[in-house]
Amino acid sequence: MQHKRSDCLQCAMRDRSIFAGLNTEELRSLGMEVQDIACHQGDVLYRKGDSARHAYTLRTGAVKLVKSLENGREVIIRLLHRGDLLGFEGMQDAQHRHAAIVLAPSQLCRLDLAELQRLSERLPKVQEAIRQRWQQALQSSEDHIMELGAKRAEARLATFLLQWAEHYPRLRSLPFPLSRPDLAAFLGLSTEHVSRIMADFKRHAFIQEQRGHLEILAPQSLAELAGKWPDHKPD
Amino acid sequence: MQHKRSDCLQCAMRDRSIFAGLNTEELRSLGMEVQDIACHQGDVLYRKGDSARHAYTLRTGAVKLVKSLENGREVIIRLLHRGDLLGFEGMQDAQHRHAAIVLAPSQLCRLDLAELQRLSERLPKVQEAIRQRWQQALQSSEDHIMELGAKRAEARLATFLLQWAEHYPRLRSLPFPLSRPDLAAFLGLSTEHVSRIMADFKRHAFIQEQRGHLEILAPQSLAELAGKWPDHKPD
DNA sequence: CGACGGGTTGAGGAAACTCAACGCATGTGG
DNA sequence: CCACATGCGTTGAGTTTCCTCAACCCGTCG
Repeated sequence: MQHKRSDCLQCAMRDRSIFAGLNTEELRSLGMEVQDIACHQGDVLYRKGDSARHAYTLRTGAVKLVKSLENGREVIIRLLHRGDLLGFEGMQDAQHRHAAIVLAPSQLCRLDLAELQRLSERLPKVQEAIRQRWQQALQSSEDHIMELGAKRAEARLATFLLQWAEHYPRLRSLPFPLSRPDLAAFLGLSTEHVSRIMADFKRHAFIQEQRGHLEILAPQSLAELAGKWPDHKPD
Repeated sequence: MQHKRSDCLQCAMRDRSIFAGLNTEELRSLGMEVQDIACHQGDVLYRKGDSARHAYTLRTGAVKLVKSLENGREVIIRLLHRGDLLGFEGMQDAQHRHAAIVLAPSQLCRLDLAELQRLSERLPKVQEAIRQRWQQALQSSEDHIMELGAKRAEARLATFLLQWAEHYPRLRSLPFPLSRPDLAAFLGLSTEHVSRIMADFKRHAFIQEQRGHLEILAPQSLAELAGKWPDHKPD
């Protein structure tokens, strides 16, 4: 995990960050220290229970948020993509609620939570931006609850693959750094069951996999399995 | 559904509301129009897709947030208790994401979303309070994901009953307005399966039920089933 | 080389679902 | 008042879905 000072003014993500609402002048005057962090698969950004000092913005790559049950079973609560935030629960709780583990080579911005706290009290725009991100996270969590509560394994997996693909538009071959245990921990299934279904999808030529990359050959077939028909009009 | 003007200054919930940080002077100067609403079982506060005009604070009673899948299956995304907020997704989305249905006789405060929007831009304390509520909601959703993803039906139900009880401390006989279909829709199970397990709990004298009220006779037994107590091996 | 972790496959069993029937309240119209 | 429908809860039988346990393959790493 390497890190250096970062220059927010020139960041490619600037217009999608929590500082998006600020103009150059304001941004320069923040005096906010932002670290630029590069890390790779398996790196642990923080563990559950760690005292929360930093928050992060994921610029590229993928991160999983993991929680484990008393019985030892691990669950992936959320998967993070380009543009997502993590660690912001530290603004309220003293400790992190889950572990954050890097899935693929990633670049992140690391912010000091105490500084951010002070900043957000002064700047309603920042506060507002953070609130919107919380809302997005809640939305995605609620969607996940629907999946787990109402769909069977095949449909969950199909939905998931299609959603994963949405994060890489205009890419034929998608980065897919998730292991079978990861998929299982996210979808609430056993690794064997996930493996069987993935093998099934391949046999039906719905998908194709190779070395951490995934290609979706028959999106509409997956969509049928997922229980939603392609682009029917939204009411 | 009756409603009248409400006087926030004298509200019993004032110190737990999103206006908690404001002093009497500030609160009086808001000019915020707040409706006091009373409603009973089955009332629909709003439906999924309704354009979002109002947000609510639940003062007493219980409300369910429901989403339904294309296949017709309904899922209860969240259950709301005394002090919880609802409808605030309207601050970001133009339409409500789920339906809000009253489970038990309830009293709510209804706020105009546009007014609230303007207010929160002016008052960081309000913005901050709302952000904290989003965070709480996210936390509870993540806990729910854990339940659905990692626990068996018996354990889910046991955990749920114990959590429900926590919302009514120092009450022996708890208000319990949930039907079997409700429980099933919240826990991701079939109504029959829920019914069987509840009957089991009664046979083991873990719980007792009568006309919308529930008594938990053996919390520690339920806690063991819930998996909360370190690895007792089941016989 | 052997150990190891990830993926696959099979067999058997447990968990949960579906379908169906029935009891019991409540409500409605004749 | 009865006859009847309706909705919830319960229970049973049979089936599907999913899990567990185990074996095996394969690439990587020491």
